[in-house]
Amino acid sequence: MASIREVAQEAGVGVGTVSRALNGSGYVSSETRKKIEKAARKLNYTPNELARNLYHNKTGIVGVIVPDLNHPFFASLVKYIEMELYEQGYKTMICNTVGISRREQEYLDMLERNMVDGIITASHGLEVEEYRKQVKPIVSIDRDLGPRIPLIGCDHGKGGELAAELMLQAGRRKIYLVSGISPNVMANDRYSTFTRRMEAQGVTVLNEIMEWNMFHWDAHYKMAEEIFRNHPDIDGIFGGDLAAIACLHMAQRKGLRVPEDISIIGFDATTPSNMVYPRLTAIRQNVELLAEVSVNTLLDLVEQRKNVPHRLILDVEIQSGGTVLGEFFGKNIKN
Amino acid sequence: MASIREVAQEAGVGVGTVSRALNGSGYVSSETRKKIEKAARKLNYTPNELARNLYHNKTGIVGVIVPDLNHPFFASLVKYIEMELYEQGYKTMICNTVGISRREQEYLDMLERNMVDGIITASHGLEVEEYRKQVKPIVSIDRDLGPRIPLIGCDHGKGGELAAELMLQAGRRKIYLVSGISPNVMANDRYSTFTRRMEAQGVTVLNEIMEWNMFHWDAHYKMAEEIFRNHPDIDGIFGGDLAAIACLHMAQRKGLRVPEDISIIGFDATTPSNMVYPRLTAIRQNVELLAEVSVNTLLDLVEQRKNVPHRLILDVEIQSGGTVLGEFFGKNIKN
DNA sequence: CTGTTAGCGCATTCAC
DNA sequence: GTGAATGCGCTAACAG
Repeated sequence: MASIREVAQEAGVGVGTVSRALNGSGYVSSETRKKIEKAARKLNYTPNELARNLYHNKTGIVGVIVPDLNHPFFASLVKYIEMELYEQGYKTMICNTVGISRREQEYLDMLERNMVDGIITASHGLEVEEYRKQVKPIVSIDRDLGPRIPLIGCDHGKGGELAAELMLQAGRRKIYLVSGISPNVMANDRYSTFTRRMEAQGVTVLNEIMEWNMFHWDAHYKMAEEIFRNHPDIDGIFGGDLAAIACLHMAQRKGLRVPEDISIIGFDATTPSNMVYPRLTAIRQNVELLAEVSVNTLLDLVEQRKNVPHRLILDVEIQSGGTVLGEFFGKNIKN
Repeated sequence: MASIREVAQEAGVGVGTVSRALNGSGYVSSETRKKIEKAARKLNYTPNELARNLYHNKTGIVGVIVPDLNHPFFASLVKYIEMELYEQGYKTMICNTVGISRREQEYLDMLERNMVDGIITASHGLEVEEYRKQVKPIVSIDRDLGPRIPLIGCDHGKGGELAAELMLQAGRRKIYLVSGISPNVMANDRYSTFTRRMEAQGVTVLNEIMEWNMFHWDAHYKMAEEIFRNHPDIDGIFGGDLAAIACLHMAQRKGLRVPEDISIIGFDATTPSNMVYPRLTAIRQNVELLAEVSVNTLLDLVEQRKNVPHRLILDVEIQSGGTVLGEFFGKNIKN
């Protein structure tokens, strides 16, 4: 509550000197410094960051836009983003779009209003155009927003191939593929590579397209119910973790044995994929690295440290689980 | 980038008039208003929120402190808090303490620096004293921080009793209770009521105390391993969702049948409790309501709308699942 | 080394 | 109705 002026008065010096003393900028004799520190302590002085922000035209806040914090992938992504930002002296402001693109837009507007210094977006609702209009720092995860906005993502294409290899190894012949639909999104790559590889071997691949902003567990559960009702003869399923887990649950409920009767592979290898029994075999994204790279790319932009590449692709790997027979690369099944 | 002064110049009026016109405060003739709006559009004017913040000494940001965003309970809590804050025109800043109380302290300091208008804390690391020192609005979830800080939480005591009833109904005689340890925390109530009720019926209750800031899945998994190694004869388990799910997984891995051989009850009824098979029987907190009440209580304080009660306890209910035989209140087992 | 001054961009008096 | 002046609290440039 006490201002710098009051401290100056109390210490019998000018405000400039107080500012220098407390910020360690510029020369201040150790004697007056002592006086100032004492006065500051006495008045319980805390600098008002709002005034600093105005002067520097910077808040030290980064906005993070995700579709749904309750989805385990985004929860852990935001967690690691926050941790990395904190390390670098920034704070994290979050936005759940929950499928409402107006909310995405509003947070984007905060860039112009100088409320945030930059934005990391992992949401796919708003028109690409709206993002392209912005001139301030933005980094995108998994969706191409044009040449001016750096894109970070994992190698979904390779992920799809790895999943296909697992399915072939297990001898599966009729697969259900649960995919999302959203243009310019890297996740599409995994479905196309998977399908191509499987069909090249004469395997049937049926496709369920879920609405792109559908992240509720219930929606996945209902979808799983439908799949098993309409296609009781499938012997393999590939989809995002939640879709895979919902199918695993449903398969068990129908009395099917996993992995003997049906193979299930997820994508992301989120925490819940380790909770189910048997543990879900899945393609793992390195979320921690993804967060770290996204933050550093954004801060390179914000602080104009250096030029950044437009596209950064991270590697994926197999999370060995118990939902596919005869694991890849000679790894054992682990429950 | 354009300031209010430039707009005033462009429109040939004073800055005060521009401010009034654009904010709808005070009288402005519709004629000059038109001129101003045109000038603003031409210059693509956006008000700089930093200047506004300084003037009003308010940011419209609320800090939310949680132990671990990757824990499904806190992920959904933060999700709903953010949604409610958004409805009321506020933004959400998050802090993962990940067990480090220094981080909790630093976010608390942002209150004094005016970076946030208030704080909702659901983390239990930092000393209560540090919170009591604060004079600005704070609301606490599940932990008593003294008479000046409103406390919101669910009825853990009733939750413990409901769990005990379920266990007794299932005829269990040797229970393992997984509890946390942290003083002043409401969650302790559920363990004491549960134990009291069970022991009154002559049931043995063994107790595993996990470190209070331990929220990793791996820690729960290892704990489950140990429980089954050291106490292969137990026939019931009660603990937080993650502990319960880890035990369910481990029981299945050991070849036990759930719920025939052992009953498992969780607390919170988070999303993963619906993913496992069979679905976890659990005591459900109404997270959405918890978030709503916390936000409204905090904003009552921030905006000095009205006085708030010091203690608000929300009801709990049973999530019917498939991990306890002979469900309560005649509800059927649902997988 | 230190005090004074001039903004940062906006919102609100108060004269006109 | 409207413009000019004042201040929110701080930092940085400048003169001393």
